[in-house]
Amino acid sequence: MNISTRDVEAFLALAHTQHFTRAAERCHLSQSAFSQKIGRIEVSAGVKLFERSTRHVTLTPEGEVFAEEMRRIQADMHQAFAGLRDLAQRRVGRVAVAALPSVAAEWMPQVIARYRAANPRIKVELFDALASAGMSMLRDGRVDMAIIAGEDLQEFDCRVLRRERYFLVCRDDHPLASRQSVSLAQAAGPDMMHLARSSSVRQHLQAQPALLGTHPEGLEVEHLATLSALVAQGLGVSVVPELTLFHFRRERLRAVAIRDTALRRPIVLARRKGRALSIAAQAMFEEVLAQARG
Amino acid sequence: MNISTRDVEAFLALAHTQHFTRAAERCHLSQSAFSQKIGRIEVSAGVKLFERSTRHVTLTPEGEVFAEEMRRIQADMHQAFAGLRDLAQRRVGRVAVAALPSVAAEWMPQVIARYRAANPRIKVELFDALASAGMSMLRDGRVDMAIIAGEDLQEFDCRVLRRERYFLVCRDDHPLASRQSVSLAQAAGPDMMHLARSSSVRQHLQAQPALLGTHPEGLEVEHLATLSALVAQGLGVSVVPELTLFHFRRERLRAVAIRDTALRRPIVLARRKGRALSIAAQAMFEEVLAQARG
DNA sequence: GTCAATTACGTTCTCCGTAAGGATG
DNA sequence: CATCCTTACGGAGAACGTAATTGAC
Repeated sequence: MNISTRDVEAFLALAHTQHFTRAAERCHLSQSAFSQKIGRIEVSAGVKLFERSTRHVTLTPEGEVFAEEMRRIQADMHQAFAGLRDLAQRRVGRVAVAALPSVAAEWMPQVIARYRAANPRIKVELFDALASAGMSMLRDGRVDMAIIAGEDLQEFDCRVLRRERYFLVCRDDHPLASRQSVSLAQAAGPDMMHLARSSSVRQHLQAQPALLGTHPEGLEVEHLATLSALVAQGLGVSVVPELTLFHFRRERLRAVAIRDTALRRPIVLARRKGRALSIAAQAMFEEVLAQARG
Repeated sequence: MNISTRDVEAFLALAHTQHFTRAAERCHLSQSAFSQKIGRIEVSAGVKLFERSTRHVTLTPEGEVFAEEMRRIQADMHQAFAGLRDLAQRRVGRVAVAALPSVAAEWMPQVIARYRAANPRIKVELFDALASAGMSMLRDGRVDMAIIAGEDLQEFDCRVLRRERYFLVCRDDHPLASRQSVSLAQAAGPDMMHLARSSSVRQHLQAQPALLGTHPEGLEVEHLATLSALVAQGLGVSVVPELTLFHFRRERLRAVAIRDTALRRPIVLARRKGRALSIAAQAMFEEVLAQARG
């Protein structure tokens, strides 16, 4: 028992026209080939589907019920293929991205604007999530890709987008405020404030030799906006990655580059290993890479 | 764009096993032929459906949505063919018959008993309907066949089952009661009672020369049971076809054959012209013919 | 006698299998 | 280097077209 979409079309054409010759034309077949095709279909079905004299062609009762089913199946087939074409041509679809809050704020607006201009019908979902949450969403397939911090992620397919420098942020009356750059050792001091231990920035910094043993009990907050306000108040200084500097653009605050070349924070674009991106996601992937390059 | 049921099976096998070699075995194909088949399907679809290295095979996101649809379609296909087989083997189905009340009472019980013994799963519907109602049901397709009285029905495909004799029914004290047979002219008399004008029996009789002009205003009832009671009461006689005699099997009643050979009532089995019977109906058709012969 | 479906037969093309090639872990 | 998918190529069978045949009105 084998039957093709063209067989179904032939069957339905004959059911509709009730005329071999005209149905054959509609299928771009010789009338003889068409007749044979119908014969094969009937053998396949095991039942006579048409009652025919040389004058009249009619569906048998069994043919009628079969025709009903075939109409449904043909419609489903068309829909399946049309859906596939739409996906392929990015006429429909969905793409979900998780990005660090800083990336979500700094890069993604432009990325999404360009993407939507090129693919207006594709639904874009953006989640601003810290590295661990982003990785978990990626693992679960809730997002197609994640932009996170961290390097050695064997779990995923990763492309490094950038290795960010860190900056000392302080008030303009701080001794280091007008320097072009400072070393991490210079920046380290009793007034150093940190983000919460759970943040990837904190964990990255904590691993640095220059900061080991320095005031583990300083002020410790969760949000960069809070940190920014504390610094502005003169309660201390902090060290943050470049992408988060927009939080610190306020009066009397200064950002001074940390010059230690070893201290770089890798921003990576991660995707699931061994899983292909959807066509919609692939386009988004390229767009993110372009943003990182430009 | 052409795709066969075997293609669908191949695609789903690969989607399931994620392994060309094993999926090929499952489809009884060489692994090479299988690979080509998948390739053709992908060309047909216009999208890569599988992500494959030599080590791993995975559905692409587009392949996943396609697989969903194909699973549904495959199930529908199987159901369609299974349903067809069931119909062909008379494992399911329905047949509807309209029959004159006399036929419904005299023949159909046996016919249906035999039919159900042979085709226990097929639903049988029997309508006891006068000729005109039966014809109308047949025209509308509400029944597959109708057993009616009347001969020249060009509208339908007809087989004459029997040409019934008529009988004079009277009480045992009637002058003709003990005759072997009588002519219609002899039977015609002032005590003749008739069925309602709408009945086919009445119309048939009314056309007979021997009865023309005889007492058009006699007693006139609708049901044979009533007529039987009137005759038994000695209120008159009547002329009825053989198949209805069971109504007159009561004490003091006699039935005498009308000998006029021209006066015969054809009982015909009618089906719609140019329309095939369902397989279930065909079997019923044969059964009715057998009953009429036996 | 004409129109229409089926059958006959030669051709074409698709599909399959064997075998070689190439990539991955 | 072993596994496994892909490509190459030749053959078998299915599908198609032309033409003759059969059947219905």
